[in-house]
Amino acid sequence: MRNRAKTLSGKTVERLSVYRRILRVPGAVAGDFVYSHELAEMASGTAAQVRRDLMALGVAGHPKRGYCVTHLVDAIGELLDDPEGTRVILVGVGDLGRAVLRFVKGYRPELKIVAAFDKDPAKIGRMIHGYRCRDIDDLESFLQTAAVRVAIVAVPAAEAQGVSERLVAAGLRGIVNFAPAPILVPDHVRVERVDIATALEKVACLVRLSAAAEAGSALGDVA
Amino acid sequence: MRNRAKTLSGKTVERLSVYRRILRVPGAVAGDFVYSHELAEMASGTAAQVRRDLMALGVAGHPKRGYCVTHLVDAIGELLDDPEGTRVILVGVGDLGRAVLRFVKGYRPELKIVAAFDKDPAKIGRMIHGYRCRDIDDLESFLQTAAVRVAIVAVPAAEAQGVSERLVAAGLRGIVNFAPAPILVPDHVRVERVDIATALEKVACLVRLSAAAEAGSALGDVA
DNA sequence: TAGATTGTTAATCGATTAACAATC
DNA sequence: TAGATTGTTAATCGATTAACAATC
Repeated sequence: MRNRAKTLSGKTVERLSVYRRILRVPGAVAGDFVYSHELAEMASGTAAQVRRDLMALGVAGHPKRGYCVTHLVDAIGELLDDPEGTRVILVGVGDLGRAVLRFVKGYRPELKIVAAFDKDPAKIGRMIHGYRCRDIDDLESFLQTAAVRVAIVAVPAAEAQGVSERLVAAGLRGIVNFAPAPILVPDHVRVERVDIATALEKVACLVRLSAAAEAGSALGDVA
Repeated sequence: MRNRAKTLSGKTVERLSVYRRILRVPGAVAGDFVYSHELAEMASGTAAQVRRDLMALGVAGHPKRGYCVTHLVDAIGELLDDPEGTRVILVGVGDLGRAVLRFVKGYRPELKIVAAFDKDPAKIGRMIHGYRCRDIDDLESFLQTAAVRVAIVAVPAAEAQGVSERLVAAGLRGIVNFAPAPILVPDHVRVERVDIATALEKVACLVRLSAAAEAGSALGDVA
């Protein structure tokens, strides 16, 4: 059981998260079972990859019938979800932070945002999307008593590094970084970047390059 | 020049976007030049990778001096930015959509959001963050006359696929998908997922697994 | 020069895909 | 059975890292 952690790459964890979300959609699957190739199609992957991921997860399928959906969803939940609920804090209650609050409430209610911090005096003390905004100066004292290992950082780029250092110093082990700037943390801290700026630039760039390539190869097409 | 497109992987494009953002921060680099190992440290990469990326970009450095920062920033801009400005539309003006609007205005003003659409009658016609919200029913007619190739999808999960199909049918070539659901599109359409739910689950899961591994190794094999 | 860095090729690593015996 | 699918190993692919001659 424990050695599962060794064989589970970050990419597999990501895909398992996606599989679960797909399988939870009512009516996504016709019967109670799903074939690897069906799940693959819905997740834009390959059947072999799905089978490998599920093997790493430790779930067995049935030749001819496929994988039991409820069993699968439960197994992924056992891996991804903390049985005691995942407690996280949010730092930065700007538009992005508020969107994250709303998003979590709507899509991931099992994720408990136990506190939200900002440095703007106009926000401190106010209720935002059902959460009371706290003073960022109280971050350390709050973390001394609260059992939290993961933080969401949604502050401006210039403040991301400083905030992260405070979080690391306070003992946090995971950061989801929405700020459009990379942060440097010790090896034992997990950082996941959600990089909106890069995603936008990447798509725009690749679309432009492929359009240019087409124009080039078709030569006379648009000239 | 044109064959650059072939050697540029998506990952390289992503990193180049990050490099530029780092280099644009005032005072990030001491002088006018930067060494590959310096840039690597700031981007949490390796010097060899930086040199490889810049080689793919087609920028030459100088032994002993390193790479000229302004030259580098310009070269990355030539690759990433459309000289005529990148025109995109936004579909879905909920919290997430609004956060994206605000984000783009603050961090990527060169990205032109030419229209924002929603299906909520309460939003249609209103100004949101400086953009007038249009009726989603007018999507096709708008796209017939507007030169847009990229869309940002920030609608609820259940609507992402339907909206994407309309965008593809209207001729769009790139989609940045913020909805917590995978979308299926033809091969010629570029999709970049920004998956907040998965990022949160991944970090929480990996932190939990590594904490369990530590506890396990500290106490002996099985806890 | 001596020392440090670039540009680039070769080696390594990890992740994906293909293949196929086992299974129902 | 015949046919389709799983579980798993081997082959492939791509991306990262190491190494080092060329350069200043």
